[in-house]
Amino acid sequence: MIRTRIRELLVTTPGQDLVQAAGWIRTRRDSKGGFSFLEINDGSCFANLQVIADQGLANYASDIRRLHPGASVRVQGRLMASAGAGQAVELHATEVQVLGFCDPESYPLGKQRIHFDRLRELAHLRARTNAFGAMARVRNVLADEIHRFFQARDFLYLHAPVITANDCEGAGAMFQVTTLDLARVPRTAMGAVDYDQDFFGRRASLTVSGQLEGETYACALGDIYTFGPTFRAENSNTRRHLAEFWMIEPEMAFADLQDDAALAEALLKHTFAAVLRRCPDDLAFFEQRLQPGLLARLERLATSTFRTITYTEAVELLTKANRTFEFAPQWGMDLQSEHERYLTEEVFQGPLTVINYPRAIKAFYMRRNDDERTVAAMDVLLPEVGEIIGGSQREERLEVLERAIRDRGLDPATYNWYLDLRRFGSVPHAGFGLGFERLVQFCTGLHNIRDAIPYPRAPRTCEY
RNA sequence: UCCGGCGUAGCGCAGUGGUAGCGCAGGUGGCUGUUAACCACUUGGUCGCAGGUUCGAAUCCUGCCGCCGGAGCCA
Repeated sequence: MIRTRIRELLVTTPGQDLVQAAGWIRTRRDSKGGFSFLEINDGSCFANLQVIADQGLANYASDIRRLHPGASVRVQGRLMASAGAGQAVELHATEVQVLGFCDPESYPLGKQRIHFDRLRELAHLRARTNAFGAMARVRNVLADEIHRFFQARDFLYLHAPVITANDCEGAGAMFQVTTLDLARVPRTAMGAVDYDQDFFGRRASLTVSGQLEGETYACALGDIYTFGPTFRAENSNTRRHLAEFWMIEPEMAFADLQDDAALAEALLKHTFAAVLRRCPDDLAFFEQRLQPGLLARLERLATSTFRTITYTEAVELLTKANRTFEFAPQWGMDLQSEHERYLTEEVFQGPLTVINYPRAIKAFYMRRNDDERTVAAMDVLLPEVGEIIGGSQREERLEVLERAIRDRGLDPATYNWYLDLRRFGSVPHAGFGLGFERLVQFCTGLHNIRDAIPYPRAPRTCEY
């Protein structure tokens, strides 16, 4: 007999047919009436299946009374309407097969509540908790819906390389990839590391962004998106940063900043609506245990219109704000976290798109605006989470782009292939990067981004 | 990396110089179509590590390690 997922059993009409469920024990309650209640969870949904295991079962005393949270079982029986409150149906077992016992003395997860901090030290077991089961299901739905969103709009899913030789992509520190023997690094005559002897014959790193590669395909196929792992070797120790995270980077040819912002808004609203529709039980858990108001906020945002202001307007709002900031807002300085939070959490109380940032504080590839002072950049800011999307219209004018590279002390020769896009049939194009874990964070209310990914990588954190 | 906080039983915590405690979990017994079950009894600790002050340190001092929060970097 094939096992049926609990998600399906819970909405099945009671009947005389034998069905089979399999999963892990969450709790066992014994009745002196001569039977036990087993609650089992198989990860297919948030809810558990209540199993009635009667003393008439051959292994009742020998096995069933020894079941503890974490033990794995396969149960055969008949679905009946439940006499108790809390569940519509329950499984009256005709056979309970114990697949693996779980010693309660040494098993770290019991019935008691465990803090997220502690669970990070149990990354291999935390998937068995309510919170991480819910996180994993929400994460899965969000990933699926991102693909659905883009595929429905005829965006091509592009697999950007994970290993790259672009060591100056504008973003932060990179993880080096090498097969050299670090105990005996080969040197050139000048004493430098001889990368000619390395695997790729040159210095290589893990990607910090698929954008440049994305642009090359957008400038051939029109609309593309990437969705893959991204690596930043920054020594960031915050609840919003990971050393390894997943990023979605759409790139559209024949598009400007307004098209870019519209796409970002549509994508976010699509994911909010989808997760509300597909993960009601998981979100209800997060609403109840982590963040009251989560559901109402997602529902509101799914149908709202995002506000857009320019960077200059943002600075004006901050300057006029009836409060003091640790860092006084000033045109030309990047917005501080406290500024972004004030704008999203107090002024607009919702998502906010800020466009047209000062040239000097943004990357070289962003398109220079006619005012010469700003570039066609945008950040989408969310309450609590902060910057979830960063994007821009790309500079398509060869001379302007070359000058921007030189202005930053970079060598245009390094970007030769990138500049080729502007030499040969250049077109206006735009795109952005969406931090996937920050989206998961926002949709779940999880406080720390390290709980929004199965195995977080961060400074000094790579045990599992 | 900087600033702040915290490391005491498997987990969550109290204990601010004088014999290490509580709740939960676990075990045993009782009770019950139960559902964070309940009641009684009970097992369990090198107080993060190293040094120092003191008759005496979980407690005070110094250093180190780890974790969390805030900041910076950004998605």
